[in-house]
Amino acid sequence: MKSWQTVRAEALARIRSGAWPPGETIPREADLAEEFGCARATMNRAMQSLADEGYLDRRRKGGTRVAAMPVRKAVFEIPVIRQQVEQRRSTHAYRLVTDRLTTPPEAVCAALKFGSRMQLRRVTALHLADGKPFCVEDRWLNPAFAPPGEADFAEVSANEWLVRHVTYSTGTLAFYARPANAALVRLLKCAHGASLFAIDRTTFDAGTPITSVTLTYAPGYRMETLM
Amino acid sequence: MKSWQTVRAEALARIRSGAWPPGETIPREADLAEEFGCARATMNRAMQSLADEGYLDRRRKGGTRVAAMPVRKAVFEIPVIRQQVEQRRSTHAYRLVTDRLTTPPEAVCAALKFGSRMQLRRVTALHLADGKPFCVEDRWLNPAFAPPGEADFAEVSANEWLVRHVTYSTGTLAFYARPANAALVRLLKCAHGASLFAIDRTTFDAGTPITSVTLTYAPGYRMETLM
DNA sequence: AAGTGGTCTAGACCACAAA
DNA sequence: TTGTGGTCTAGACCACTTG
Repeated sequence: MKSWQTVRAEALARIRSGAWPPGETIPREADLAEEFGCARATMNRAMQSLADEGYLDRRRKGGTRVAAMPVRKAVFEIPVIRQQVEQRRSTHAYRLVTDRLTTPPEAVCAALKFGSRMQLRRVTALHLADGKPFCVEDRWLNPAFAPPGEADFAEVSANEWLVRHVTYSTGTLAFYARPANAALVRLLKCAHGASLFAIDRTTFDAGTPITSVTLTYAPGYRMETLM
Repeated sequence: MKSWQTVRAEALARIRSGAWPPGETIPREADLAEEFGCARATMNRAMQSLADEGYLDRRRKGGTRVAAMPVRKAVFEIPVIRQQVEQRRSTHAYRLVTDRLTTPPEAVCAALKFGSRMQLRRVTALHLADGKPFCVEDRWLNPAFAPPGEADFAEVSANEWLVRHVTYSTGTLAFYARPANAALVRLLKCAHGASLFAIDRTTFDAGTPITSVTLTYAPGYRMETLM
């Protein structure tokens, strides 16, 4: 009895070796199942896995073909910053910088799809690894989700508090480079204009805006993954 | 008859709503299948999908529990640069800058796990969107995979040629920020020291090094995705 | 030892898109 | 209309892990 992962591996080997060249239509599931010696359901699972990862294009009636221009997908894990630091075997520390209700700039309203310019809770904080600045967290927060009374960010970062209390939201994510401004120079102790890696994340809960955050990392930070 | 995606959606709703709180063990598959009115195989497929995305932790005998500190995963598509430009409804153009055999610096040898410092093919090129600099491609290439005779990068970029001819390799990927050096200033027509978003990618074919490339994007570039 | 998820199978029907 | 992938089902057995 062959596992679908075995079948998948064999099929992938055919693709990589060129036995099934890019663009070519491969036999139907039923035939392949017979050839590989498994049930069609097993074959289906294997091929679907390859299709999910961009190796194959499948269409009902049209059959299955090897992707000609495969769109490679990279998966990044977006962890809690404390865990991220601890994974590097460093000691995490955290310092709250500001926490107050403020009227947000238009860009933030647009990201959160806030029509009215209601006041939002602005939280800025610094994360440190082994005592050195690691990341600046600059956040706008819908106070309905984290009332100042309930959520105190003096000890636990907003980053971590939200992961624990407002889990499983949806949203957008962007990676980019930005120069260090005065505030970042002060917190990260880097040169003015230094190239910094940054992440913008905006999250919603069933259409209701929760938070918009910019994480700016100290110079030299790299976000890495395997393909 | 319920589809596994319907079941998945219902289960996800329970997680998001807090009906199944973080850290809590949920009923066994067989019971859930009965409750949801589907076969266990269908239930399994739905739950497995949620586990793959980090919503659930599943263990044989241990049961299934809602992840307490979910590791959110972001999926980025790494397209061919030409397609990336054309998706933005811009016109793509390409200019080869250099293409010659050179002894690579140690950092490149290390990335490619080349013990001997054999000569590699170095290809640098500029991609343009609507005539404006979009991205600089700086590549070290194992000549065994792309002999100068076979692979001519005057018209088709190495980026695209490799996707077509050396498909389906594995490797590493990193995103980071870097300041513009003299070469980048000249090609991207940006200010010296400007913050630029960059991608390092190193690929192997069954352990054999193929290529190591740095893509550096013009100022303002953002790599975006949904969560 | 026992209970849970992981998977396989065979057969069936459905949904979609190409002919 | 027809052929392909997409999915469901019921039952079975296996593999891992916990007690």
